[in-house]
Amino acid sequence: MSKANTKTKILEAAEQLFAEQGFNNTSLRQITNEANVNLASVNYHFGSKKSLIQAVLARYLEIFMPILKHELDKVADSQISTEAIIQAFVPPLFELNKLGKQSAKHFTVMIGRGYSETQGHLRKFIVNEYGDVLAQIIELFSQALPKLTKQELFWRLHFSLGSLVFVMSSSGALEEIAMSDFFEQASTKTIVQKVVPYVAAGLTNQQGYTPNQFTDQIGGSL
Amino acid sequence: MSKANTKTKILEAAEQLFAEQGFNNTSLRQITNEANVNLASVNYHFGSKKSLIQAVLARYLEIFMPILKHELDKVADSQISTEAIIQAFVPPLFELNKLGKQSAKHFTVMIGRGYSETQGHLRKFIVNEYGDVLAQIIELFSQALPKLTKQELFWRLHFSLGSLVFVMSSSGALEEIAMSDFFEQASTKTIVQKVVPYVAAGLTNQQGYTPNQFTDQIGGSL
DNA sequence: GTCTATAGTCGGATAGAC
DNA sequence: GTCTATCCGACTATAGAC
Repeated sequence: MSKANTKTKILEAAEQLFAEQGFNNTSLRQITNEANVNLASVNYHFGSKKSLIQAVLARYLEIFMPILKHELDKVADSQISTEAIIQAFVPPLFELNKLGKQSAKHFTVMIGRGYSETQGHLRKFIVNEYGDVLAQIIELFSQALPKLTKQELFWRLHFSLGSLVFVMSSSGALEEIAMSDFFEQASTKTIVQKVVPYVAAGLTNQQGYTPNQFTDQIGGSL
Repeated sequence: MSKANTKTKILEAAEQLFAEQGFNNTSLRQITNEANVNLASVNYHFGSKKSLIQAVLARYLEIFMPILKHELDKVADSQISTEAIIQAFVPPLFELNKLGKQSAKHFTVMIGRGYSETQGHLRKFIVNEYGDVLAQIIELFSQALPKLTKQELFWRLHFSLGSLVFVMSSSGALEEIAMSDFFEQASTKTIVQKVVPYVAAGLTNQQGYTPNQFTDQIGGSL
């Protein structure tokens, strides 16, 4: 942390604070204090806070995406299954932890925050840079789940992303709720291990095939 | 909106902005501009921004919780099933829409934000006021899913909450992604209808019963 | 109860010395 | 590349007239 150069120190401090507090709620002053660098150095190295946000995420995407693509290609070349596609996300995610102890968690949380904060500029950045991989993900899931409409798949994939992102984002709060009572160290590994079968079940669920027909199903039986 | 008194106008404007932008990222100036009231009136009526946040949520909890409790009691008196418990959340949620067109969505999003923002003071407020109902929820799910350990249930319930909260929070972004291409008006009703079978599948999933045994499952088969 | 005015703090960004 | 000093805008909160 202290031996790295200024630019890296800023990136590392920003990553942690962005993940824990959000982009808007983290000040450049907090970041530079944590990184033990001068306030003005952020604008010198990155130009603006907005550019810093993109740089923090880009640092992880450059590692995550190529490995994900490689894993997805492997899936495409063998028997395509929902479970196999989900598992393809695990190696690239944990590869990030080589950069920092909690980088996989921070990355996940930042992806989630990209949906609700930053007025979409982070999302557009990702789509521009890695749109091909995103398209491949959709294509593979479509093949694994041929009965699902595009709409239904769209919703379920975002439910799945939400499951992971919410728990990662709230790990501090969840730790307080669970207390020492039962809380087997909410490591990223534990969470991922728990969420994989959960989302697999939701994605492959045979129920809910009533596209555009939302009348009285709510309140009735499933 | 305009005929209401100052206090209500503030609550309504605050609700919308808190849900859309988060608590920390919404200023009293934005709220009072939107509500067409004077800046100082917030502190006159609520004392502080923190108290305003609690007041906004309390307004919905006072409606939501009694109805939820009533629905849960009905479930407890009949055949307890996971599906029935999940459905118990639907009537109280939609009851909120009598206060405002998007109140159900706003309420859901604010509950989610309570986990990651506000340093837990919102969560503690809810636990203090409605801890009995929360305990009843856990108890009913435990009975409906007797094979799940407390830990496993804990994770799955939060995955489920995350699915709903994330999609509700990101509905603006999701609308942009889906475009006119396919996007059947992301009404709260649509989302709830989609998420109920999704979380039911995840909660009742028979796989993943390997508590405290996270060795090589990741990367292996499901 | 509602207003204006302002105190006091913190934010992002930059100029200019070194 | 790194620092100090500072601009300027936005924020919460409050004092005090009406």
